[in-house]
Formats: sequence, C-alpha cells, structure tokens
Amino acid sequence: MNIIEYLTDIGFPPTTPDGPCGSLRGPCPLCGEGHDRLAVWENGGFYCRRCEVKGNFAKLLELTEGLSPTEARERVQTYRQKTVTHTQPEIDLMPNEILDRNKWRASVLDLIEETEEELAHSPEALDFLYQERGLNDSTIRQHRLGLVREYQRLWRSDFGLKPSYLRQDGKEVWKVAVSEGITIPHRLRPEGVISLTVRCWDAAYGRYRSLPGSRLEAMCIAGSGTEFEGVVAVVESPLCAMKLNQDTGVTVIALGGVHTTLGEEVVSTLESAEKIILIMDDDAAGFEAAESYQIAFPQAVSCPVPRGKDVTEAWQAGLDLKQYMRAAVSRADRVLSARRSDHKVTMEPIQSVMASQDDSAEDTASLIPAPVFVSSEPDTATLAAPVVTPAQLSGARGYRYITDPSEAKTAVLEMVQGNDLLAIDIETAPHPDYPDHAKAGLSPTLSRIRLVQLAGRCGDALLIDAFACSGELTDILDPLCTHKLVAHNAVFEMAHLTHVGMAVGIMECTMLMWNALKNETIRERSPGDPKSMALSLKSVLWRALSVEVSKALQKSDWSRPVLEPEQLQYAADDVLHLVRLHDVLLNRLRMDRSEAVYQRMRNCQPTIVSLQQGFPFDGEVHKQMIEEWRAEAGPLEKQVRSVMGDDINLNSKHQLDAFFRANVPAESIAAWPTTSKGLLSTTEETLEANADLDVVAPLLRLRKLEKRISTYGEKMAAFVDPVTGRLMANFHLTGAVTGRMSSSQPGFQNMPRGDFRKIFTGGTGMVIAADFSQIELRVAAEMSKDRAMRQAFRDGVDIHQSTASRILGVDMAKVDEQSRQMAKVISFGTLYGQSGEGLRTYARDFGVEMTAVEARQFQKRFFAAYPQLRSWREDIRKGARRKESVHTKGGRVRTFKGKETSIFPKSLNTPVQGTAGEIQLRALTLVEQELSRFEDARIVNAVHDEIVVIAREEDADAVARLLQECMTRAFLEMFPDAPTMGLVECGVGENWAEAK
DNA sequence: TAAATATGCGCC
DNA sequence: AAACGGCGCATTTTTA
Repeated sequence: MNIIEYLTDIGFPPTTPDGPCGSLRGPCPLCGEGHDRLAVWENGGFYCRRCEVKGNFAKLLELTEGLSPTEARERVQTYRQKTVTHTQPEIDLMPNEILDRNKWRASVLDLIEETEEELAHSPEALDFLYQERGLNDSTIRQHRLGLVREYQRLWRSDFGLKPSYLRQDGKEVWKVAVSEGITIPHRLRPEGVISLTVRCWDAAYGRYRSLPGSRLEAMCIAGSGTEFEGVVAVVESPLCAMKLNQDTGVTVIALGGVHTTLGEEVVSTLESAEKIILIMDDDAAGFEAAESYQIAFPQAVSCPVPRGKDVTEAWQAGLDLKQYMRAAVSRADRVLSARRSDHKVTMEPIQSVMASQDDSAEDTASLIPAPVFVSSEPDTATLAAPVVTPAQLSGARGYRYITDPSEAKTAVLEMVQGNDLLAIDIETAPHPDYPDHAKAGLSPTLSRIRLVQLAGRCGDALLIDAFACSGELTDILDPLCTHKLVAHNAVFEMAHLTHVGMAVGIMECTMLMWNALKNETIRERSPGDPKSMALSLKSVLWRALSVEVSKALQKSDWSRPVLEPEQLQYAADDVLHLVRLHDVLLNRLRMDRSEAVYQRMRNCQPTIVSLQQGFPFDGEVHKQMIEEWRAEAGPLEKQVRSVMGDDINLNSKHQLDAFFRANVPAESIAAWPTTSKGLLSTTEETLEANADLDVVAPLLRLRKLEKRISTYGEKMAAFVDPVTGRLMANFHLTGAVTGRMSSSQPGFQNMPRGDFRKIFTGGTGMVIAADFSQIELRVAAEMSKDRAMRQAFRDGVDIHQSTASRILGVDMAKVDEQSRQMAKVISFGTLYGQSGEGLRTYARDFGVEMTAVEARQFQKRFFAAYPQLRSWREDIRKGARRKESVHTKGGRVRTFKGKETSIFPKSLNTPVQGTAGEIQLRALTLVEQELSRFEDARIVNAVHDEIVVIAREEDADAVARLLQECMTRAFLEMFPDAPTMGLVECGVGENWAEAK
C-alpha cells in the first residue's frame, strides 16, 4: 500500500491526474474539504495548498493517525511490505493490454536483440549516439540500445497483447506501430524487461513512444566508482541519464514521461540516498517536478544544468559533466546543512559554485571516450572492384561494326588481350527452315547467330556480323572460350555458342546476380515500371546504374543482310554497360554476403544448357494417347450434355454455377463452398463431396481428359524440336522466389505421372531417374537440429511411419497404412503452418474424419514428438515478423512486401523448400560435371527433387551410381553431419515412366 | 480489343 | 485475423 491507497482507504481518494511526475490531486484529510487541494505523489510526498502542510507518507500518518514519528515510520514500512506482496502483480499485469506477460517479455527481448544488431550495422545511428548524445560503445552495449531502421507494424497478439482494441474513431486496431529510431529497453534483469521505448527519428510521432504493454517506470542506473557514493542524480530523459552516468559514475534516475511511476527500486534508491541532485529540464514542468521532489525527499536539492535545457544539451554546449556534478554536490551539501539548521539560504546559481571550486586539471581531461566504430562489415579492401573513372564513363562510346572475318579475328584478339573481363551479347534470327516454330530465333537449333557484340570496361563495342563471317565464326570467337565473360541471361549466349561447337566455359551473368541480390523472379514486373520485366537488362540497368536503354529494336528484323545503324547502336548499348554492371553488382553481392547464392546459380548454367537440349520424345505413342483421350472424351461429353444441356460451356464458371444452383437442394447449396467471387466452387474436391449427383462422376472424368487434351496434347507437341525430335522446354534458375527452378513452354515439372511419361524415352539409350527421398523433411530436421527426427533418419526408418508411431503412441510395427498417410499429411501441413481447420478438410480427402479440435490435438502431438522443430519454427516466425524476411541455409533472402498478407506459412516454407532447392542446384552442377565422362549421357529433366538423365544402356548402372553419389554429396555439402541412409532413390528404364 | 484477374488442375 | 508452400498453363471473365 502506498500513500494514494491509504488516502483512498480513509475516504480522501486522490484521483485527478496532475503534474509531470505522476502526482494526483484530491481532497485533504487535514482541512477536510475541497476536491483537489491536496497533491500527492506516488513516492509518498504530499502537499496541501490550503493548510500548507507538506511532507512524506510518515508525516501524513503522524498528522492523520496521531502517531509519533517513529511509529509512523514503522507503519510506512509495514505498508510497503504489503505493497510488495499485494500490489506487485497488479502493477505488473495490465489487464486491458496484456494477456500473456511472458510472451510479451520474450518477444520484446527478441526485438531488443534484433535492434541491437541493426544498430551495430548502422553508422548513421551510431553517429547520432556518439556525436549528439555523447554516448560511447560501452554505454550503448550496457543499456542494450538498438535501432529500428524502418517503421514496422507488428501483430499485437504476437506480443501477448489483447489481439485488438477499438480506437476512438471506431476502427479496430490489430497491430502495434514501432517507429523508426533508437530503442531503449528498461530493466532487463532480474525480472526481465518491463518496457521498450523508441526515441523516434520522426518528431511527428512524438519524441518517445513506448511499446504497448510497457510498464512505464523511472529508470535507475547504478553508480560506479566511489566519488559520488551516496549521491543520486535525477534527470528526465533516459539518454541524459546514460550520458551523466557514463561521464561521472553517479547513480542516476531517469524519470521519463508524465505517465511513469517511480517503482520500488527507484523509491528505495532515493530514500537511501544521502543527497539527491534534481536536474530537471529547464521548463515549467521541470520546475514543478523539482518542487514536488524536494517535498517528498528532504535530502533532494534542485540543481538544473547551467546552460541548455537538459544534461545532453549542456554537454553539447561544452559543459564538463564531472565538474558540474562536483559543484552540484558541494552546493547540495550547503543547502542541506542550511535546511537542517533551519536557516534560510539564498540559492546560489550553480555557475558561481563551479567557478569558486578548485578543480584539478587531470580530472577534466578526456572524460568522453573517443567513439569506436564496431562493425562486422567485410573489409572493403577485399571488395574493391575495378574502378571506373568518370571520364571513362562519360566518354562517348560507340561501336565498331565488322563484316570482314580476318579483321574480326584480329579485333577479338585485341579485345581479349585488353580486357580482363569482356561483356558479350548475341542477337539471333529465326532459322529460315523453321520461321514459324514457337521457339524460332530462341532455341539454338531453330536459330542462326546474327550478330555478336563484345565490350570491355571502356572503349567502343565490337560488333561482329555473324552472317558475313559465317563459316569462320567459331574460329573468330575461339579466344573467348578461355576468357572471362559476362552476359545478361548468359545461359542464352552459352547455349548458342555451345550449339555452334564452341567449348565455352561458365559465364558471369548479371541477371543471376540481380536475382541473388533482390530475389526477383523471371515473371515479376519491374517495380515502378510495370511494362518491363524485373529481370530484363533494361530494368536492371536502370535500377542498378541509372542507365536507360531502349528495347524498341529488340524485335526488329535481324534477318536482313545489312543491319541498320539504329540496330547496331541498340546492339552496342546492350553490352557497353555490362562490365560496369557486373562490377557494381558483384560488389553489392559481397556486401550483402550473397555471393554464394549467385555462384550456386552461375555454376548451374551448363546444366541448364544441357536440359534445354530436350528430352527424347516418342511422338507416335503421344499421338496414340491423344486418340485414346478423344475416344473416351467424346461419349462422355454426350452423356454430360444430355444432363446439363447441349449448349452449356463446361468450362464456364457461371454456367456451372447456374446449373448446380438449379439442380441441387437448397441445404446443399448453403453448405457448398464458394469462390472468392461468390460463385459455387467446382473443384474436384467439392464436386466429389456432392457425388450423389449422377452427372458429377462423368463430368470429373471429362475434365481430366480435357485437361490432358488441351495442355498435354498437340499444344505440347508443338514444342518438339523438328531437328532433333526432342521435346524442348525452358528452365529458369530464377523461376521461383524460394530459389527453386521453374520450367515452361512446356512446363517439364508438371508432366502427368504414370503411363503418360512413357513418351519420354532414352532415345537410343536408357532413362535413369533419381530422386531425393523426403528431402524437405530432412532439411527441416537438419535446420532445426531436431533430435528425434534426425534419429529417425539416421535409423533409416520410414519417417512417416515413425511419426505416426510417435503421434499415436503405438509401436512402429503396428502402424497401418492409413495412420502413415495421416502422419504424412500432418507433417507437411503442420510444418508449414496449416491450421487445425485446414488439416481437417485436408484429412477428409484421405478418408479420415476429424474435428478441427482433434486436428489441433494431432498437431500438438506432432510438435511434442519433435520439440526442437517446434522451437525452430517459432524462431523463424518471429524473425519473419520483425525483419519481414526469411532466409535459406544457402543465404537466399526472401523479403515480404508490406502489402503481403499472411506471411506466416510462407515464412515457414521458404527456408525448407529453398534450401532443398539449393541442394538440388548443387547436385545438378555436380552431375553435369561428372556426366561428361560418359558419351551420349545428358541431363534431360530436373523436377525439384528429381534428376532425370539419359545414357547408353551399358552405362546405365554406372550413371545411376553417379547420380546417387553426386546427390548425396550435394546434400552433405549443405549438412555435413546429416544421415544419408535412403537419401537417394534411383531407377532405370526404357522411358521415364519405367525409370521410377 | 488487349491486358489483367479468376478459377481449376497438372506436378513436387 | 488468419494461415500449408512453390510453380505453369488453359480457359473464362472482368477491366482498362
């Protein structure tokens, strides 16, 4: 109990907030009247403006209860003990704000660590603390100051706060705002953190903002050294307190804002102090606060800094804080002795006390340690990319167009000798035999090289007319094979040069560099310029170098025998900036520690070149298949139309919606899932749920066939290379935000399973298919270091069977197939953040009925079985929430844009899927290298965790071993301690279907 | 009329 | 409040 509660108890509750130190006003028990004449401070001080009585809690008890001074002091002690046991939880828990204080503390601690890290890497913010606040590194670390670099909005519930509250304007608020600025944690030990305050950069948010749920209490910084023992300084701002404590070693209390309370630690520090130096701000509020403190604490003496508003300003103006403290203490001594002898004293200004003091010179020297910049940034000396002078950049760079082969040969040699790194670009024209093929001009077999452009760091570009030099082109370009080259989308250049018989090595690629830096994919539009693609040379040049190039002529006629000057200048522009772009991006990659991400993709480029040479394809069998699909679909369509109407378009969502609404009972419609636009969903899943309708089964079958015909029929066959007869697809190293590859035209990664894959053959040889078994779960096990899951893999048991036995608590041997399926579903869903409801609906597809509550029970058991997996997941989730990004083991960073909703599942999935993708990339690189030992052997497909290779029949077994070995090696490079039993499964067959 | 969105489904 | 991820492709429907 404190003085306020006491007054309330005896019927004089002080309820009106007042003043800067948390004082309250209420009626006075001594003069008995009024409603606001008595001012009380939580620390125990009171003052009645009517009866002009003032003092502390004990004094009040003397007067109201008629106690002697000794009795009154004892009574205060007993009250205070009650305070400890009784009011502590009340203060600690803010029922309207915090539901779970432990959660709040844990999250705030995470936030503190995060912001500390941020501050350590922010020279500007450190500079602010060094230069403007005079703090040194040791102080910054001691108080665990941090930095919020960007304004953040975080879920309230993640802090254990009430998930939402109704703002005055009626809007429901779900998030807390964390402003940009310096974070100041308070009282980290032993009770844990009680508040986190941000000193905002943007004054529009006020100077200080506290995280909701903070218990705002004055901060106490314990003194060090002996000079000011027994002295306590009181200031307003925490940063002033830190500065004063740092420079003088005095114990300092920072009051904070008007809403702070003093807290036990502070009160006892003040009570036991011999002298209290009040250094309030030089304003009205500060003056009043000083008054009230002098009433509550007899040993307190007001002693504002002589210049400036507060300690920091005075220090900025040149005040030596140690000298000042000495003067203040000496002044306080005189004031206090005068008070004890009840003499009136005239307050001397602090300046004159300081002037009269005989200070020794050595004490004033170097009070402020020189700032030490601690940084984990890489040594810039090792990063130095070749420097380009402005003169070189601004100098006019044109082109030299060569049509004569021997002249070209000399020029290329000169280029190679004069440049350590050469930029290369190729323009192609459709091959005249196949002008209408979908990939004419793109695929090497369907194209002719029209122009080769080369450029160094400076000087003109070299344009070699490949038509004019045809026949000697490889000879001319031969010196490039052993030279370091850079291109944008270098796979294209590598593929075309390889196709004309050149043994080109791995090129540097600025497109892959940009992807490693920004994680933008091949499909994304350029931010700020929706017309261009994010990874296009135009977009990257603009964003990285502020260089603008036109792409208007990219699709001009490159087949004509004589190229126009405009075309030539366009072609030159494409290479002229490439070397500088490479240098700049490489530097940025190193600064971001993303070079490995880039290199992993770069080294995989030869694999892509191989992959894009196509998969041997049995066109005859394919045609038969299409016939069979049509044969089955025809009657089926008749049957469906006889029910649904001859004119119905079975692909139209509206017409299907209308049909079902008209033919299904109202109660079924009510329970029928809808799409986001309110139409009845007609997915396979929902239709099967209404399978009692006779038309459903044939409709679903028809849909399957239509899908086959439209996507996997003649349209797909159009991608067969007329020269080689192989089916050619595109592969993209930058196809997915997670770092997985993607494939298109046609998508090789979504070919229907089963007999369909018989059309993919080994040509004259065999097909060997190898896949990583349970790669994502293995990755999750390794990244989380979950003991139980790793052990299961080490034992080589079936992971889903093992999980089932753990979840259901039965022996491994007794796990039936259904339980195993369940475990599988629970594992993947739960791992990636599936809800209980989501699991319930998903499980229904597997014929397992459960309620959402039961589903959550399963998820709980899953986490109980794999506890480290659970905490690892939590860490990711928290990190994703704060930084709005997650990263893979290989270093790829995925950032969630502000507008993105529901990042939770993505943030859990990305590290796992992405790391698995990185292992696959490395495996593909190794396989491509090793496969060169075998004649006619080539990688023909790569499906996320599967690698498909063709090889001669006599080599098949050796190639299978090779695959096994390379894939295992790739996995171990990422996770050296990981168990590899059963990691790679491999099959051989005449075609892809049989190789499984 | 062309581009963007919506829906469903093929794969891992 | 709300939640399993990543893709590509065909077709319909809406929007600019």
